[in-house]
Amino acid sequence: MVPFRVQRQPRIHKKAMPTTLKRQIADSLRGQILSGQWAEGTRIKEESLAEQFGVSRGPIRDVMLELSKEGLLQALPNKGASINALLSPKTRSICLRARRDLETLALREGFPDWTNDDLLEMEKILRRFRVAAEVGDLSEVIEHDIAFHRAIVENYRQENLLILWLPLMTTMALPYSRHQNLIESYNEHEEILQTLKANDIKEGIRLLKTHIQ
Amino acid sequence: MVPFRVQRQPRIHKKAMPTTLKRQIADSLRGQILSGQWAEGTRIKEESLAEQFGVSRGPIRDVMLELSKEGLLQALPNKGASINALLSPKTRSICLRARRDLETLALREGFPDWTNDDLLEMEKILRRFRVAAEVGDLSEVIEHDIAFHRAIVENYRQENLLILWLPLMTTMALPYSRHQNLIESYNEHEEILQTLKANDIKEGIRLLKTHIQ
DNA sequence: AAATTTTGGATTGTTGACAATTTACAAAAT
DNA sequence: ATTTTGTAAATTGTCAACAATCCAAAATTT
Repeated sequence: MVPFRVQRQPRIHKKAMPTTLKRQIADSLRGQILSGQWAEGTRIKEESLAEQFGVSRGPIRDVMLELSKEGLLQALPNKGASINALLSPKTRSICLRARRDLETLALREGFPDWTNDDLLEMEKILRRFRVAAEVGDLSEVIEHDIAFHRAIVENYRQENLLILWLPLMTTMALPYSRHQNLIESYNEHEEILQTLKANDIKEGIRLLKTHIQ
Repeated sequence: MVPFRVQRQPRIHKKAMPTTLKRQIADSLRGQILSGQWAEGTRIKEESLAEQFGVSRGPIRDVMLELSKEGLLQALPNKGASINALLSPKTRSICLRARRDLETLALREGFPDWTNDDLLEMEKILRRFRVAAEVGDLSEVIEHDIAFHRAIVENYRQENLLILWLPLMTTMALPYSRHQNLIESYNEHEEILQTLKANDIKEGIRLLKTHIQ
């Protein structure tokens, strides 16, 4: 059911290792859950996940605890974890505003310090985004959608907003219903990045703001 | 430096096990951090924590990941975790509003379904709160302050707001020392509960709202 | 001397084995 | 028929050993 396997890094270069084993697994599983591949209440077993990803239970425990803290899974002691329920519209709108405020803050305060590498990284994310959108892979699209916004939050290096932002982002399950077309979603992200590359910060922030809702 | 040791449960009774090993360690460590016993940036090593709590590194990893997701620790891959920095005023105000909105939502929607036990539990928390405030035990006051608001959030049983709320609360509780007068803080909580017990929901929500800022 | 590479110790990441707990099902008792 | 009790299987919790990685100081090169 989950054909994904993590790629273990070769130990030659020590520099090119931005993606941890845990991070790969977490991102993939998060994409699967958010794309609705697992029904609400489905019990998630450590052993089977470990098998599917080709690792032992250790890293899987870390990932599951992580996703629990993001609100995607509900974990009970000695009873394992299951897929969590979606949020009510009221809660969702509270979270949406907080998320929008955090992201625009991160972009406004952080963008002046972005390096060229940061922009290149964003482009890389968008390239993968486009491929996934063209192929129609919903779970991959979600994964790269999150990666895009996550980069904005992480590139603001003054403080660690990620902790606060990630649960808000992930529990905002499936804003994708309004995107009949994944390409449309890709285009919105592409437009934001292009505007930023042209150094029009104000317009970039405006686009981001209207994009998040 | 940490004289605390977890109590392993005897395996006789299977019912009386509300506190997990992990939970004990997490609560203790959280209290230490929030009461300012560790300076910002202090590196936390798995091995030494494991020794201090008398367990192996396994459960300690879980706890540290948990506190990282609450925003108390900052974890970097292969580099361990350290005590996290405080939030900037701008970020703080975003979080404060989100926290206020979530809590008032939980109270408004949840209070009609509160049981008598729920009220008794709140009273119990406030009794301990008062003792800690009178004695001047900051770390205990913080713990019960969190417990009070946490109960409001958890008593709203329609959805799981805790995941979203906890990071907002804990990162906000850090600059607690500003409350020179712990008694004053206790009194505010007491007033809220009394109003609720008199079934004046509207006023209770108003008091809660003004309390959170 | 300055810059680069190597090396070793400290720390985190991963694994498989074992312990403890829950769960489901069957047997027994009320 | 319902409840209780007692297993066995499935699953999570804990542990200790080993692997991979990071960091700083020593060694080498320029």
